[in-house]
Amino acid sequence: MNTTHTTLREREAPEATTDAVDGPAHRCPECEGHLARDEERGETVCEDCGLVVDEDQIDPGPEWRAYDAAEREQKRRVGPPSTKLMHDEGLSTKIDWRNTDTNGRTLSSRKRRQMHRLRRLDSTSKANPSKARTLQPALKEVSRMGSALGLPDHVRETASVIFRRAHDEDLVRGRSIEGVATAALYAAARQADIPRTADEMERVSRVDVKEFQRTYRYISRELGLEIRPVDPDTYVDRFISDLGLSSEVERCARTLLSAAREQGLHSGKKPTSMAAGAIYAAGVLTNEKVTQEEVSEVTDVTKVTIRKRYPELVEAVDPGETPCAAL
DNA sequence: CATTCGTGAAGACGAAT
DNA sequence: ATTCGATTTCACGAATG
Repeated sequence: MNTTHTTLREREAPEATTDAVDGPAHRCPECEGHLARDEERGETVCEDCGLVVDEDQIDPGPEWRAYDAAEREQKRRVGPPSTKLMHDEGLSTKIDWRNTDTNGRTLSSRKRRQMHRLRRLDSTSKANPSKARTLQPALKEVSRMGSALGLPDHVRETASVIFRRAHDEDLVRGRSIEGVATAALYAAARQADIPRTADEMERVSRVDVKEFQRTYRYISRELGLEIRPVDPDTYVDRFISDLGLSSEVERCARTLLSAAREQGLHSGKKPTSMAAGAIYAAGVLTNEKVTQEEVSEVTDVTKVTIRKRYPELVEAVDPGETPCAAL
């Protein structure tokens, strides 16, 4: 029963003698600095310059190491993990159709009736046609998009749970499965404080922003999902990294944002707008060249909006005091 | 020439009615 | 369901270097 799983799981993690096998893949391509894995965000970032190197990685194998057969036997966990990403959560039971017990003897009529009942229950829970036909493609979509966006597994799982709940409450009726799946993933990412922008979602989804945003609002309200407005700060590291700017600029941008928050400047504005404005302002303040065009490009915020926001951000810090510049 | 800056019209959204 | 106010976007042109 377990032969396929063991061959898959027995792969050893590569030897940890870092210096010997230290290829270019373990160094930051920008500054040769050390790379650190951020499991929370599903990213690998350079400790020195903050560059996000690889947003979605391949599973390198088991997280444990074994030095002999006995130890391997102890540590190995057989079978795939249970997951919300499969319509039956990766757990399934099979009931033989034959009316015989494990020794091949025929069952009593009492037992036969019981087995008949069990079979019926088993098949309805597993192959409920309408439910599984909705759930399977939906969870496949969630998985595909989540992976394309570099979101960690736990986000995809909560997205799946959200979709299930929506489905249980009959909220999918009349809406496209893809739309609800996209909305669920969007919600899950925000709940986990690893938000993706609406435009980022659209790039990997089969439905347009308008549809999934509408759907998102609907299921969010109906299911009572508690989702706070996105803190612009959560976008800063990603945008800074995409723009290839220094940690100097990043610190400055964060300073501006927190100063703006103090004065309630965040309310009513799109979080990405604030982040974009702060980053551009930070670029000017630290004399690091960034054009509005470039910032607009990676943040999906128009140049006009950046122009509108960044003077307010500069105003927000103490007049006279320039915590960012000092160059 | 590239970049920044300002404007009016238009669309979308949340809140209030 | 409609209205209202604020925000964002688009398309343009002007100013700046």
